[in-house]
Amino acid sequence: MARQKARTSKADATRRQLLDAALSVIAARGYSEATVDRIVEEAGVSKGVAYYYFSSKADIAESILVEGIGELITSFEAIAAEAPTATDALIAMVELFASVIFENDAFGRFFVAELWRPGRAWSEAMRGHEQRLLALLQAQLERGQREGTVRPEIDAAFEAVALVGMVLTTTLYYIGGEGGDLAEARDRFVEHIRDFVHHANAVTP
Amino acid sequence: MARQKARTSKADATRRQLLDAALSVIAARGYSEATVDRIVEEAGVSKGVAYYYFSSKADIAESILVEGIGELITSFEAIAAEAPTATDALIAMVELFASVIFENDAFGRFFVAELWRPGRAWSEAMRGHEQRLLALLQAQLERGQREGTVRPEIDAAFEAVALVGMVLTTTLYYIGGEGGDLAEARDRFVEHIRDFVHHANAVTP
Amino acid sequence: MARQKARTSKADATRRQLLDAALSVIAARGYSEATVDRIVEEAGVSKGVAYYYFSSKADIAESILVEGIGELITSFEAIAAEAPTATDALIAMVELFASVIFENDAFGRFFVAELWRPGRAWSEAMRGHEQRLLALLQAQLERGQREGTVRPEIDAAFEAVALVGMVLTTTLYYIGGEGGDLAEARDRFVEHIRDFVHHANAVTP
Amino acid sequence: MARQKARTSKADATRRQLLDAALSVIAARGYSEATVDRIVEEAGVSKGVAYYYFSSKADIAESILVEGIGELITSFEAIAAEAPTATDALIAMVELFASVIFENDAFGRFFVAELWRPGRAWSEAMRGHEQRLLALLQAQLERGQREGTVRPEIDAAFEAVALVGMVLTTTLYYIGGEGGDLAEARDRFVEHIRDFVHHANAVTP
DNA sequence: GATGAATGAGGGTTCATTCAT
DNA sequence: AATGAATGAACCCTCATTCAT
Repeated sequence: MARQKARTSKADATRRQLLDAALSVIAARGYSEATVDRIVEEAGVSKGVAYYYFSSKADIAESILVEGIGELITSFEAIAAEAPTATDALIAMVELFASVIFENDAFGRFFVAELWRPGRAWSEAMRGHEQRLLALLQAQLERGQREGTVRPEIDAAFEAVALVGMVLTTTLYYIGGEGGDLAEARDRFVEHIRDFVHHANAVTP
Repeated sequence: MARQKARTSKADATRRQLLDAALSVIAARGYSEATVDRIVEEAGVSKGVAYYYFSSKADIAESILVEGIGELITSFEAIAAEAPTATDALIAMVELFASVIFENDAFGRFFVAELWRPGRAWSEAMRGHEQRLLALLQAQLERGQREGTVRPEIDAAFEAVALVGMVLTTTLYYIGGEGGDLAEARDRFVEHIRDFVHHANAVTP
Repeated sequence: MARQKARTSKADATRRQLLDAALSVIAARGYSEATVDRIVEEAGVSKGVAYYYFSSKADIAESILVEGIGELITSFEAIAAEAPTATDALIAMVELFASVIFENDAFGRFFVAELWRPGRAWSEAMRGHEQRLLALLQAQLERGQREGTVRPEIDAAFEAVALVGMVLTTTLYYIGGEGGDLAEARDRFVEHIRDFVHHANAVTP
Repeated sequence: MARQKARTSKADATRRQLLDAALSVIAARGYSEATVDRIVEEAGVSKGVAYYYFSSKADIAESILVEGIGELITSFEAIAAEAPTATDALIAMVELFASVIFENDAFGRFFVAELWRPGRAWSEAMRGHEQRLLALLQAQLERGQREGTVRPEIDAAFEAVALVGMVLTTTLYYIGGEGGDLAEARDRFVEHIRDFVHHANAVTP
């Protein structure tokens, strides 16, 4: 059993190595220009293992997105369950989202590229994850409308999309443009995002 | 001279056919999955013509973007020159931008896909166009701050990026999601955008 | 008739422009990598004229070789007719040959490349010219044997080929290698060639 | 380890098949007209293999030349180390060179075609090999001058080039021209070469 | 005589995927 | 579990040649 476990965790490690390598390669040049050769080289494994753990190149890429968005969803759900008000929840979600992209721009770049890529054909699972993420934001916007802190004329579904798009694009723009102190840039940036979201949505007294 | 003109305009027509075909193919599947074979088939010309008018597949794609953004820039400049206030200019620009994407979602899809595609290597001309478009929005935001209608704490450069990203993503989301009356959807959508922009930026009384 | 003549000489000029341009392009990159596009561009004429004056790209190239070798043949025949001894004739021929290549290395490069190119399929005319050139050298070697100045054990046909190959290769090597004074190099080089030929063939006293 | 070896030797065999096929195809039609399609067909492998073992068509061709010249260099070095006199060394080298070309005219044809092909852009390694081969001949000519058996007025560098050019061109001419007994032709030919070299260089008593 | 737009077969190269070992 | 040699379809691009004007 110890052996079984060891084997499994070694397999998990290999799988993770492949995913990490794939993410870095895809982030650098995009999904289409990422090659399996380059990924296995980066991961330091042979070509065969990639097809032992995954059924195709698309499967690798989708695993990255599904797992990444999955973590976001989990966090969003925790925030939704704990935040005392919708406003708190929205701010926390947007901040977390921006932070995750900021910390892992490879993922952000891949996410934004695939989110609106024409003709993309990911699985049901992938589309479901996207919807779930948007739904969590939308739910807090609607809650805010009930609580009287979000303007009632807002279309919550529209707003959820706008938030995701805006956070992704501005974050990547900031990461790409800044040559200086990233940590400081990050704080300034999150402040902007928070301010923007607040004003766009808040009921004006 | 009439002859010269006729010849030239026929060549121009062929060139345009190629650009139109390329845009439609790229919008359907993305740049990487668009093939020159498919493009020339769609354009109804032979393969060689594509390389008679353009130096490469990338050159075709870039021509589409440069010309498309070029038209936007021209319109933005006209708006900037005529709008009585910064607020009017911003609303007009965002509305126009959204309308263009709405009417030509193929272009919008291509634009958003390439704008943040990792590793993309377009020319100086292309990058210059992007910067110019953002600068025109930024200039109106700064003008609004001077006029006292845009909140002074806003970072105009950040805001310009946010606007472009938000308009692109929400517009494409709307086009993709709506199965019903597009014209009506469009009006509702533009209303949302206008409202969103107003609240995000306006000085609250 | 004056008109006819003018037209003809203009046509001749265009033809010559094409041949000169073709020679320079072919010399730079070889026959296979020379493109008709590049040739007409260099000649400053349109693509159609190339096919008005020549039936194909191969026809252009062959015209260059046939005319070039033709001039060599004419000169060799003059030398053969006038030289008092076989030794004088051989020296004069080799010197002339080397000089021509030295002065027009584009032609030399093309000649050497095509002379032993495997699978080349030039016309009968071309092969005939080659044979004629070799025969003229061979005839002088045999004359020298009869006159007692060339070693009788030499195979004249073999020697003729050796001379052509050696002159071509060494000349091109010298042209390629010398960065300094070409005129001085030329004299030294011709001296070497003359010496080499003399010792290789002369009956030792 | 036997397994490792077997795998390696199978890979080596495939690589060699490709090189052999490429040499035969290139010798028949020249480098430019040789196609990768034809080469892999001749080798009996799929197209991808060519690019698994070599980085490009040029790489295949260069490998042939580098390996072929490499063997010549090795032999020349052995001759230089063992020959009692410069004259012996020179004769042996030229004989060996001629024999190699005679036995493998495909290689000779490729060599001569590429040696003076205009615009050829081989690697440093290739140029280095060429230089090394010429240097070995040149060294023996200079040794001969010191030993008093080669005429002192000879330019050894010039002579080395002349020898290579002459051997290549005459050998190929003989192979091409002879329809009869090749073995007998070979002997006669080598005799000519030996005689020619001797007289061209030897100090006349 | 002259133009240059158009053709299309064919070239070198890439790469996701398979499979014998 | 893991390797890496092998496959072959598909890609982008080139270029000699033709022909309507």
